Amino acid sequence: MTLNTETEQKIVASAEKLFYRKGKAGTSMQDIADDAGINRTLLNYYFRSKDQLFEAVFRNAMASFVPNLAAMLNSEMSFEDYVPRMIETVIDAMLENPQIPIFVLQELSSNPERMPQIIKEMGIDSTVAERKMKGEQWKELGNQPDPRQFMLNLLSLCIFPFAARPVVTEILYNGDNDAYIEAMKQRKQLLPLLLKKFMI
Amino acid sequence: MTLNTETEQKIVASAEKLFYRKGKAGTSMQDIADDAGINRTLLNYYFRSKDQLFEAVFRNAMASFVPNLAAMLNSEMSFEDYVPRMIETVIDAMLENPQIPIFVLQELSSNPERMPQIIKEMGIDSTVAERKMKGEQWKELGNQPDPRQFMLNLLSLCIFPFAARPVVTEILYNGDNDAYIEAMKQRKQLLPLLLKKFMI
DNA sequence: AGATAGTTTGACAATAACGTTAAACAACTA
DNA sequence: TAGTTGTTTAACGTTATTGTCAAACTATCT
Repeated sequence: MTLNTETEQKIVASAEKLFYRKGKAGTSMQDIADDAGINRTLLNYYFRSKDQLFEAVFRNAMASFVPNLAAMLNSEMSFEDYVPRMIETVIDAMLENPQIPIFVLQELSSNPERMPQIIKEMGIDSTVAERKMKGEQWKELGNQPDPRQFMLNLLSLCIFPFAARPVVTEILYNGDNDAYIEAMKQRKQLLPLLLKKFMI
Repeated sequence: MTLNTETEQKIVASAEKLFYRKGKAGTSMQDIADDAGINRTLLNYYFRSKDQLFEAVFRNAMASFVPNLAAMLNSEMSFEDYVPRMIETVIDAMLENPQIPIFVLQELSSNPERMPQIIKEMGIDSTVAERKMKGEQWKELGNQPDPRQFMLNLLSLCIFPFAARPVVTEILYNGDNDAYIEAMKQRKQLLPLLLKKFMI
């Protein structure tokens, strides 16, 4: 079995699309096969079982944004310089794949016991993170009581608007999708300004 | 059929517990019946079908926090007074039922076409919201470019930390659940201070 | 006691889903 | 051409899941 055949790519593309929207249990192997326009048995041929196919998709999704997070936590960069860059990277990633946050959060909420192993596999050493957060590069925060709260605020402001996309679009932007997207892009400039205020 | 029999309550309780964690497709009627310690057929006796049982749970979940939102959007209160109260209310609601946000967001992400009707049923008139947000009570925002962004920030900071609970607990608090809960409670005081900075 | 309304149960039928297998097919190689 | 490897297909068996139905049970009222 050679990797990355055309059919294999079609399978992954359709699996992502459907798993993202309907979740693992809400998506059948037949659904994926139909969407990809191939025979269902091929899914088992390339990915042994539904579980393994899902795992592939899930790890893919995690890998699409965890490195950014890890890079920030581990980076030696000046904090003030790094935050805006981090924000832009994360928001751009979300704009490309708006469904990922809710997909990942739902899976982790279903199976929180997977967290510890996932963290290790993704190369996040939480002790490193903690040490960095307490280190000198955080001095700029001034009287900010807890650097963890700062991190939490940063992630909340970046990610939640995408996780809540349908609600936000409908309630705040009257269902106007373009207006929603435009607002998300604006946040790339807006958030660094706001977060700077947190540091004073 | 009298409402609110003991069995009916047991059904709803178990259904909430399981739907919240595993979603609609991930939970079988048998799972719910087992958890409630009753015969599966009773689920159909009281709630006709799985769809209707899920609908009951979903509407319950929505009703547990939408009124707060609507109240804020429609309230005549002084904005500066209301924000802290709003924050405390929302966070308290989340502390009671931390699983609700991810559950609701996942369902709305699966079926975004339901949003318009849901909004109407929940009594949110988005035109009213928009009008209020542009009204004079928002003047305090000063040079804040878009009141919608402010709302989005407020909700993000309140809700996301709960939607991302497993990740946050594991990465930021080394898996220490008590520390996580404590941090969430702290946010009831922290967030009003931060949001006040947005208004300047 | 006996009828009646409401509740609970076990059994059934229909469908959907998953994974396996053996056969068909394609393309390349000796 | 014949053979080998890798890919695709249809068919099958098994299990899970859902909703219905009629029978059993309970309690209450006459």
